[in-house]
Amino acid sequence: MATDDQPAPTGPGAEQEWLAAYDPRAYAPIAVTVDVVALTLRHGSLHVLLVERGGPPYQGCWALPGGFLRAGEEGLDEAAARELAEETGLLSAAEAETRLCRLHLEQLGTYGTPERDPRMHVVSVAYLAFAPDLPDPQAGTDAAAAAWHPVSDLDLRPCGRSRAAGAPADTHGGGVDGRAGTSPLTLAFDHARILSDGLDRVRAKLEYSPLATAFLPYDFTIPDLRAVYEAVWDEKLHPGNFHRKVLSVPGFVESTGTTTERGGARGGPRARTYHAGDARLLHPALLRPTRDGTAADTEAP
Amino acid sequence: MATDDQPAPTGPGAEQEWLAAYDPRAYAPIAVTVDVVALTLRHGSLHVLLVERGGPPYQGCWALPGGFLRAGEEGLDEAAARELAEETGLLSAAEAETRLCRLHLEQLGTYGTPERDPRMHVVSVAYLAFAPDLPDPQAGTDAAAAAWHPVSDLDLRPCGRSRAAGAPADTHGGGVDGRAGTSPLTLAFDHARILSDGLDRVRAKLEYSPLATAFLPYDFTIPDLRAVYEAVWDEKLHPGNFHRKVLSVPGFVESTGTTTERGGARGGPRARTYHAGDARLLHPALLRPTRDGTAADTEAP
DNA sequence: TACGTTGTGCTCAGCCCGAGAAGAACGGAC
DNA sequence: GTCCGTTCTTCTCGGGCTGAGCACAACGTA
Repeated sequence: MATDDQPAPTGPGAEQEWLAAYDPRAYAPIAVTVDVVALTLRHGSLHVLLVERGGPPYQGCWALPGGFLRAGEEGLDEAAARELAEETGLLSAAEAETRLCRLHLEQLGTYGTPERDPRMHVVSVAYLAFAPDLPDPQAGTDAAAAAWHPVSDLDLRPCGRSRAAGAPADTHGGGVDGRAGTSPLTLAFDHARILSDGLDRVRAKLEYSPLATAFLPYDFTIPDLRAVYEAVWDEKLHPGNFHRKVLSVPGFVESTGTTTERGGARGGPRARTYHAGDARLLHPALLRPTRDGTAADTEAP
Repeated sequence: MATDDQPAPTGPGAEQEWLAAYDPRAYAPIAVTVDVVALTLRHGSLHVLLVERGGPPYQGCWALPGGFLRAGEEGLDEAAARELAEETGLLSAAEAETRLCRLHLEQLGTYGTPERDPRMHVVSVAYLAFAPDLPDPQAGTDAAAAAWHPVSDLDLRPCGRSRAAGAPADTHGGGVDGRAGTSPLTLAFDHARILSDGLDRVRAKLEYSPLATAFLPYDFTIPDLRAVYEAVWDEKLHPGNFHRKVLSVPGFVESTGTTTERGGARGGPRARTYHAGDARLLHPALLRPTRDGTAADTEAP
């Protein structure tokens, strides 16, 4: 029990627990970190923020941004927001452009297998962030080498953990992305698993929450919104049906009364603009199509 | 970065982080615990497993079962299963009756506000468990006073955290339960919040997952299954429509070919028996009715 | 000016859902 | 044994939502 301290030790392990409650330094060599799966949309495809590791283990590999929880000073949510701001250099930009306030941040899950870090037992609380297209991470901050990577360039398979600092394996073909030749990047530690869980989460979340708007600037068009769904789900959607559905769900979007200044890049009329409504849940949900046949393995926390 | 160790400290806080990676005892007085929201169905209503606290703070209050993560020895999932087995005394029963293997255990969320435990910074990883009707917790194990409580008897409101060891507040009326006079129990720490999150989760989860079967024994009837939904959602369902829906979702239930020995307690024909199918997701989902009008505040991770 | 592209709205058929009812099987009271 | 209320199971019907296709107008580009 998180906090069960009997007056006196009564069972096996009780004494250790009792001590630990008052002097954990004598008992629990566990580190708590916060990692962030920050997603954004660039050029119509999903990107994730990664930082390059400067030292072993997994030297040269890319990893999710994150850092230690400052004991006694902050909660998990605050730590995640802080890490994200530090790594992306968004702190100053946010103040100027009020962009961070539009950023969606939610807890994804916690990973605590003893062997996930070869040095010690590290418990990582993972967060998931959705952001509109952000500027490239700025140098000069904590993040020496942070960059947005297309998720299709990454190797998200279970990831053999025996590899430590060697060159990334390059046996298998690339991802969905068309650029052949570039072998998929391998992520450090169990970060491929965390990212994979995050992708499952965002794919499921778009169905019943209006959070697709978190990937867009304040004003957007229905085709913009459709592009988010198509990128995240990796499926083409029917423009007419999507339009009808979005407008029929109460509180999803609100009309601004204006349209875009110009038509689409390849022609077409101007589109009406909207901003996010006040709904926190989509009713009825916007279900993704054609999930039949394939094995059902989507997540759904 | 869960594990970003630059070769040398380069930024503010980097030195501390670097040290912490190799000797956390000098830096991070954080304890990691695992708490479990274990739910079951008794007499047609939802019950949660609680243990009574024997010492301050919150002495005499009830709390979720849980305990410290054993550093280097176990992962989070293993710790949650171990705690549950210890507290409920189910370990031996499970070996004899293979009941634990039917228990569903999933991660719920992690709570790490610095002030959630007055003694020190405790990060708690909460788990959610669904079980068929289990025997009462056995004494003689770690759990001095563990018992199943109807969730309707508990006070799940935000919970003022200033109260430490005093008598539970009794100003407000009871829950849905009919037994008037019993003031709602207050839970220790932020456990009311955790339980509330767990209830939101299970209510949402029944919609798109077949996990309602985890509350039932191996063989069950459609009315049994309906009783689970009605207890968790606290709503009456249309028997005919529910029957049709359950049988129409592929992989939800599988017929055993037999029926119950007797009819219902108050008459009625024998019901056919089923066991859980192999689906892990319900397609299409079994949506709960009449969520219109009220503010949408259900959770949906 | 011509043409391809695209936003927006419409129609139509099919599926699913809520509501109601009917028939049959059963337990309990008399 | 008989009657009555209960409940499991199946069926029907009407409305709403969805997928698919199409139409029209507005727009950029050749």
